[in-house]
Amino acid sequence: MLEINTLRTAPEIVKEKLGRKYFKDVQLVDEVLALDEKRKSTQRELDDLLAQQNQIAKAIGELMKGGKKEEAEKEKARVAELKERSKILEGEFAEIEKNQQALLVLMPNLPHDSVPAGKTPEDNEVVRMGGTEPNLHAEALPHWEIAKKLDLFDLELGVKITGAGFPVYKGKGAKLQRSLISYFLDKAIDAGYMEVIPPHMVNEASAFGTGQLPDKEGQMYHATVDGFYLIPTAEVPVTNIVRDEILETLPVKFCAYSPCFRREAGSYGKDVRGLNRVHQFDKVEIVQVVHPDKSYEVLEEMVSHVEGILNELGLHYRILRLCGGDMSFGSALTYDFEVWSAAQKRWLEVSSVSNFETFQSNRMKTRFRDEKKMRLTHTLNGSALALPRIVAALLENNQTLSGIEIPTALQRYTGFALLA
RNA sequence: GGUGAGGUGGGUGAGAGGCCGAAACCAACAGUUUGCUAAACUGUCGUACGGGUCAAACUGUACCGAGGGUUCGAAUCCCUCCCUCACCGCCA
Repeated sequence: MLEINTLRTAPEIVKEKLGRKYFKDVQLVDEVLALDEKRKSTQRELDDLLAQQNQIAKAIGELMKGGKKEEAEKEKARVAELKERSKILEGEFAEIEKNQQALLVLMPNLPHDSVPAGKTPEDNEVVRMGGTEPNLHAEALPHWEIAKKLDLFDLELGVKITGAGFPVYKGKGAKLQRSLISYFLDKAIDAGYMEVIPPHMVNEASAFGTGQLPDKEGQMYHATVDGFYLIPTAEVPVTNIVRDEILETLPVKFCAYSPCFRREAGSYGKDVRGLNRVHQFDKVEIVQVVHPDKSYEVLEEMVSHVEGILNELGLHYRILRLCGGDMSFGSALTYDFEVWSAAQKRWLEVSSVSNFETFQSNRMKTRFRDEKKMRLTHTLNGSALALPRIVAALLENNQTLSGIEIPTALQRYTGFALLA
């Protein structure tokens, strides 16, 4: 959620930046500001009435003590009048505040100045590439066929148990999964993140805090009886650790493994073959809550962290700086990581690292004391990393005639060097 | 799920219609003392939204789990809900 103060001080800049994110309802800025004025004037009037009432109430106390009953009764009548008006104003004030909040919540975060112009993924800027494109032998297979041959995971079995998009990992496929999780977590812990195991369902307040509600309601599975949402990413429960907190020390660094649940309504075709897009997947997430002056430095640090892992895994990857139109609702700057899927001959997104600046903090009321002044923190998060497409790329890129070669860094976790 | 007890500032915890934004203690912070550390002493020590100001000072309102209600006046009384703890039941 944008800070009202930003709109107040620079409404035209806000509008211009909202435009860069292809946000249509730019006039909301003026509507919010109009409500803001109305809110303030209403509060002034209301506070004044309440102050009078408080004063009279005190006076009545004194009169009663002095035994002056009649005068007290007179004062009571005065209060009754004031109260009638203040009740009305109170209602108005609450209504205005609610409306203002409702509009503010509709506005996406403003893009950072370095965000490239553009609307579609084609406009994303390739920051750099790494690794080398593998040369596959003639009989190279896409990962879903490799998986079938080696019995690593089974999507049809998942259909029986749950439905499409819920893979069942088996044998060495399961072991590989667990190994990647441990490996990613250990990398994060080495980088100073504290591991947490969060709840895999969150309440409405948490889903709102990180920006999933109300914007992405349809993306999440909803356990309606209890009002909980299955987490689409560990970002949600983990970032909400600092909701409603005034932090004494910054930065706060958390990492977490969790399964992620996404409804992915409307996806189809080659996008959803194999592990390309599933409803439940595993991911290790890194989250930082930092001083506002440090957040872009930290963003680069997080990008390097992810990049380091991809290098160790020997994957061919590229880093994209997302354009205004392709960025998520709450992000000010996002880097996406894509790995080359050699058999499918396409790039697969495996990580997204974003700086939300105060967008989430403002919703969560996460603050710290900067020279005695309260300030909102900046929050960042990134996948480090999401498993399914990493697995897809590893299987495809590392296939040889004798089997799938496991990257050296992973072997101490898997206990095997070749999947065959 | 049942019964009982509770939810008060960073923590412990008092307050039981007006003197309460709330005692006291601890923690934290600043200072004094000290060769250093410790101790002792002094002071500061909630948040939000307004007003005010260059900025402060200062000032209004609200907030004692959440939402309603009673009352001139509610942390305090009443109702509903949520949560925590204890015991019982069920159970990995």
